[in-house]
Amino acid sequence: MKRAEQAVETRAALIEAAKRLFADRGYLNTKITDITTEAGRAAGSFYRHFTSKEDLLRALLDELSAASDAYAATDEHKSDFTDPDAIRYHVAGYWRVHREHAATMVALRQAALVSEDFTRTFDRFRRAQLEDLADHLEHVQNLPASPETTLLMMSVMLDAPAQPWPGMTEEEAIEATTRFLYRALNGRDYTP
Amino acid sequence: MKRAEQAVETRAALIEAAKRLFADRGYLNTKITDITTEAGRAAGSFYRHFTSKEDLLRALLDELSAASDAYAATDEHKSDFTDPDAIRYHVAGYWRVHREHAATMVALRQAALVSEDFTRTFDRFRRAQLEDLADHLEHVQNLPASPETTLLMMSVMLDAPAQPWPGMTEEEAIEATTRFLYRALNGRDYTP
DNA sequence: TGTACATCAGTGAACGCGCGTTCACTGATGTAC
DNA sequence: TGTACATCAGTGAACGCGCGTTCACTGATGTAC
Repeated sequence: MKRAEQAVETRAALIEAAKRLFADRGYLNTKITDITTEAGRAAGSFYRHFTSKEDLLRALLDELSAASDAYAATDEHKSDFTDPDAIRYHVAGYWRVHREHAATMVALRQAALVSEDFTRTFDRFRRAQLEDLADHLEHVQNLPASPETTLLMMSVMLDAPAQPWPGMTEEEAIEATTRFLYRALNGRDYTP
Repeated sequence: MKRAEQAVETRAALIEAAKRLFADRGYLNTKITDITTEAGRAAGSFYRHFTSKEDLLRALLDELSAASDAYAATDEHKSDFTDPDAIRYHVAGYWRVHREHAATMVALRQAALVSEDFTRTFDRFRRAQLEDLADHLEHVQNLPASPETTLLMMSVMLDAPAQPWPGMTEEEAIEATTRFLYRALNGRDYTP
């Protein structure tokens, strides 16, 4: 095997190992030697690819950004929240991200607790997500509060996939959240 | 000063110092020596009153439990969530707890991330809070989802005071949350 | 194509920092007589 | 009330564990001629 390939492979193995451990036991509970052991490499190997655990997390965030950008590029979606489908579309998107990037989400959330730097990164991600939503509220008459406040409350609900939803499929959770949000935003029900 | 008084005073000073630091920079970012320094005592002094930082957190949780029990004892409240006042009452209660016990809430939440033990404690607290609410949903026709699922979504909203609500008073936040929840739960609006 | 040397991914033992925890000590309060 | 000893809250330097990080080394790949 070529040297460059070897390096790429080890780097990938470390990232995959880290993701598994972050998702399983969390970022703060994962030691660097846990990652190298899980990846089947020696401890020192880590530092040829990353300067620290934070540096590795930054790599995960880059992955997340790239995936989000790729997704956003191909994305032409309903934007009128008086239509349940438009809400469902966004709710499903949040669930999708949480499922596909669970490890990164958990890690960023935890890193933000102990590092100023990641607090800012976390806020930046969050704001980016919300920007898209802000426009969508414009169509809605009779919001429960000011657009800014409504957006904040909506974002709280959209972060719900971060916690366990016992005894439900993802689809059911999405359906429930959609209906909950539709009613909160529009002040009336729809017949599902 | 009597010895016993002295000890009580130091213990209280350590607890108050810890609360200030937990609220300010979080539980995980606070070292034991930070607490003793903030309290104006020597490092060793800590261990005469607590066996560890976790032990101190347990003391804070006892305070919180005691306060909650005292509050619940004197408590005769509206329980019909088809009445906005009943919802507002509960929302306000959550805000009150988060305001008065911000340090403890933050600390428990962070401790739960790194300790199995506090994860269980956190879940216990959360379930205790939700039990009361479960009854209140019985009056509501036309819930957005099953009672269990609705309860879960409602609890997500009730934890919202844990995050910053920029540019609003607590009253405004309570009012907004109440209306948001009323609409989500009942599928219709009310005239404030 | 072959040889000699350079480079570099990976190794794992050792190092050292940060911080939790201990412990011999101090001096004030409590107790016995 | 006074004296002698015991107790105990508080002190802070020192200890040591855990873990991040380094570094001399290995052996395979790459390069020069």
